[in-house]
Amino acid sequence: MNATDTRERILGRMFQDIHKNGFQGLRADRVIADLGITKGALYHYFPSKDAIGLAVIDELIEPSYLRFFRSLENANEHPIDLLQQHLLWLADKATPEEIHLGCPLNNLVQEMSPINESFRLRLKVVMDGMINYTAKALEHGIRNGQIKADADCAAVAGFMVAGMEGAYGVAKVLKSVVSFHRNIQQLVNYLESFRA
Amino acid sequence: MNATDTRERILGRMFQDIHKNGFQGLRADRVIADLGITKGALYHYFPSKDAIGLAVIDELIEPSYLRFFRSLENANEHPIDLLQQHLLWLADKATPEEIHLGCPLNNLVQEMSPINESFRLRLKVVMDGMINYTAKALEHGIRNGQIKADADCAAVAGFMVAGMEGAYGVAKVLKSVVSFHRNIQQLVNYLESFRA
DNA sequence: ACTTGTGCATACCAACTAGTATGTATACAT
DNA sequence: ATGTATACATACTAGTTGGTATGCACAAGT
Repeated sequence: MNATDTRERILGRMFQDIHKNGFQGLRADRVIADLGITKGALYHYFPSKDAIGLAVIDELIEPSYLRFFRSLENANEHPIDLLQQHLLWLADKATPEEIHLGCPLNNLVQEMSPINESFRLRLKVVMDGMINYTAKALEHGIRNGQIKADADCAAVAGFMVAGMEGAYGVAKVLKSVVSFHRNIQQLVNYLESFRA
Repeated sequence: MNATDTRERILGRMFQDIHKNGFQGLRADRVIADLGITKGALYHYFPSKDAIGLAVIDELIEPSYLRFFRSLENANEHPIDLLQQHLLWLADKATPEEIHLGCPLNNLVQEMSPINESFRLRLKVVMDGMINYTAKALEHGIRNGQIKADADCAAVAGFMVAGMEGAYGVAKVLKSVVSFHRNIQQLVNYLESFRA
């Protein structure tokens, strides 16, 4: 068995368990039993439970969330087109199961921000990244005459991200994909109003 | 010592602890030590930990969140005025500590919805109430000619609530009252666009 | 061949945590 | 006065949980 494979298998299942039960609800015993491995393997790769959570953020959540937003920097298309496409893609791919479990980033933010500063700072990096890359893309759009010159890019970017997380959160408790679609559409409309 | 006093003291502290640590992070021992009481008192009033959480939702969270939205039914003022005033009031009263701890309703939604159906159903009642009372007020506003006739009231109401929760969530991880104020202001602007 | 480090498995533990069993002082009804 | 329900306090337990100590198979370097 390849070593990195085992580490990534552990991390993947931990992510799933955290996604459903939260970090405080994560039971390492449950996960290793599920994987058919033992504590020896687990603590060979991770020194503590906290380290598992932080690795999940750094190695799984951060890359998957920032991939799109980083790509905005080198894109040539209209930034509002790109953002709207991304939102509609999120809405399109969302299954009822995913909606019920919620946004992994948002879940960890709500649970861990007040009780663990290490978690908060890493989650903040992700959230800041989403907002700042979006704001930069919008400012670039202003210089290109694609976006209204008086748009407050930082405010619009922040609101888009907040709207996304809010859409996930409400849909989660309502168990309603329809609610998610509706709110994403409202966000798309909101963005449309800043087109030059 | 009055009996209802003790029960409400317990409930109040439990709410505080849940607000900070989440329901899974709630430690009954910690709370009763803090209150200077013992397990005898606690389990005299509540049969289980779950019952504590549900009582916090029913008796503390639900009334405080729905008070304003219920009041919309009998109000005569412009519904958009009332909603905007409420949003700005939330922004105005928010202290850095509250922002850091997040919205109690949103916190519980994110943590408990996927793992405890009793919690989810009660939280859904609150969220549904906020959305539906708002939608009704907007529809009433259409009939009064105060709101654009083509407004999708259910969608607007849902988005306003999602936007509120999103604003709380983002501000929580950023530890930023400024971010909260900004996003609330964006929501106020959003609502303004539906005025007739 | 022999050492050394890696990749685990097994067995165990200390601390915690929700929950219980029991006792008791006080108020209140009869 | 006396039974009874209320409002707790004390002491205890069973189960869980993160974490550790130890051992060992195997691959790799020398």
